[in-house]
Amino acid sequence: MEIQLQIKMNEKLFLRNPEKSELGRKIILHSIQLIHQNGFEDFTFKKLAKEMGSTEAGIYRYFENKHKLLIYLMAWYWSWLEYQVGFHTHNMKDPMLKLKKVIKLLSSTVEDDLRTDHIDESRLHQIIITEGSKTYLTRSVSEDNKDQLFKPYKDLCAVLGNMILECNPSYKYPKSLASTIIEMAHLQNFFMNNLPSLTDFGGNKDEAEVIEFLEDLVFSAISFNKG
Amino acid sequence: MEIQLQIKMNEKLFLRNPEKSELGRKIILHSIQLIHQNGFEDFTFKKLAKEMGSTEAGIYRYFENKHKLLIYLMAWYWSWLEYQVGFHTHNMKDPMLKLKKVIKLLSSTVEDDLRTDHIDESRLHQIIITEGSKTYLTRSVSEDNKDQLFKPYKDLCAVLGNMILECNPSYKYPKSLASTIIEMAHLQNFFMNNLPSLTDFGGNKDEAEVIEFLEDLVFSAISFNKG
DNA sequence: TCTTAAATGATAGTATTACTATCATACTAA
DNA sequence: TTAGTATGATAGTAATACTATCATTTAAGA
Repeated sequence: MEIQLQIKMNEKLFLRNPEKSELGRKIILHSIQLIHQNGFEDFTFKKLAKEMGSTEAGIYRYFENKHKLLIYLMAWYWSWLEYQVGFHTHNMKDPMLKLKKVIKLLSSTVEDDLRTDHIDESRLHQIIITEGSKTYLTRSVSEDNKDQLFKPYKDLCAVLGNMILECNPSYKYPKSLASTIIEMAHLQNFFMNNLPSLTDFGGNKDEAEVIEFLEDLVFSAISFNKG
Repeated sequence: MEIQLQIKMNEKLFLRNPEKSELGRKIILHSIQLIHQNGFEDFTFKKLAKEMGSTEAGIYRYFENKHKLLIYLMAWYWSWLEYQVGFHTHNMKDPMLKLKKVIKLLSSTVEDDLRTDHIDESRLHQIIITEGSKTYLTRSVSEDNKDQLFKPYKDLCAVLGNMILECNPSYKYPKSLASTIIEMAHLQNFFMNNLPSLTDFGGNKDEAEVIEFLEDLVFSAISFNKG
């Protein structure tokens, strides 16, 4: 039995749906490879075209520009992760355990999901760590936000926020704590590997320690026994 | 009495020290204005030259490229803020109060420091919120880090980390908590103003609430009464 | 004060980036 | 069968990110 996983994406993310054609899927496949390899700054549609054996013009028929492509990857990743979260916390009763699960999913090295041919989730995860915040730290945030381009990210944040409220309905900052967890899961990982003195994990560079830090942070914050 | 404030900057941040000449100071002054106005992506040395009434070549004699200039601004800002922290926590005994002071300094709208002619700290603060993380989220982090370009940021983080340890010497993640506070002071502010559903402050858009959130987060984490 | 080096201004030039446009061809859905 | 749609191939443009050269102005030291 071979199962394929398809994620429905917001139409405003692209000019032509890349999932719907061979060329489109190749664009996604190779852009993940290239951005992972040399970073988003170095990435151009010309290089991508060369790598794919296609032409620049062909890529512009799918994506307005490389920024939109990055937002597409970001949106795809967070949609996929929300699906993972739903799957792995399904049937869990204890909201604390659910929260722990999410923290783990956010902080752990991702394995390639074989149900998605053209997307290497492991590399995509690395890309999101380094480039993710560049999608919204721009002059066009508000406009992009109006087009709902960040919806998957915001949805996951809402899911997390609700879990936090399940744990402690009187906690005052569920959404901010949720976005803090999501951002820090990535940023502490980045710091650990690149600016280790900004973390306490420079020695072992073990993502398990990031998870412990985040769990400690979250459960302290929402604990009833605060004094 | 007129007091001028000078911050000694790492030599690797520039080709020629911009503090030492009229042209150099104009570069800093106008680059802050331009980046604040249209964002870092839109900012070019050509536009800067035009704005200043100088030439592109002239600017390249001071800074290798616009990325280095951004790192310079970032380094300057964190050096200045560490100075502010030292000044405002001087003679404070209670480490909890010191921590609160730092959180407030990090999260509050900054006023222009009149002792620095060519730098508008208020605008610079806004720039750091939106563009700051772009200085290190690059392929050249490690290299730039070897050149000590992020030292002021790391120094402030260390100061904060030590305050955390003063409050609770057995807390396990002082550095990671410190970098979390610094990053979140800015990011929650950015979210509040641009992607409010990622925060709990979308209604009032009041930075005082960001401060409350961070204080609650920090003092929960380092509290002895955890259960 | 003279001399010399350093800083600036003015101008030009190159490779790359970020697109847009056009036209031919291949493919595919009614 | 044909009429649209997707792709390929090629060309072209404006802007970006530099580098180089040379004349002139300014500043610093003997």
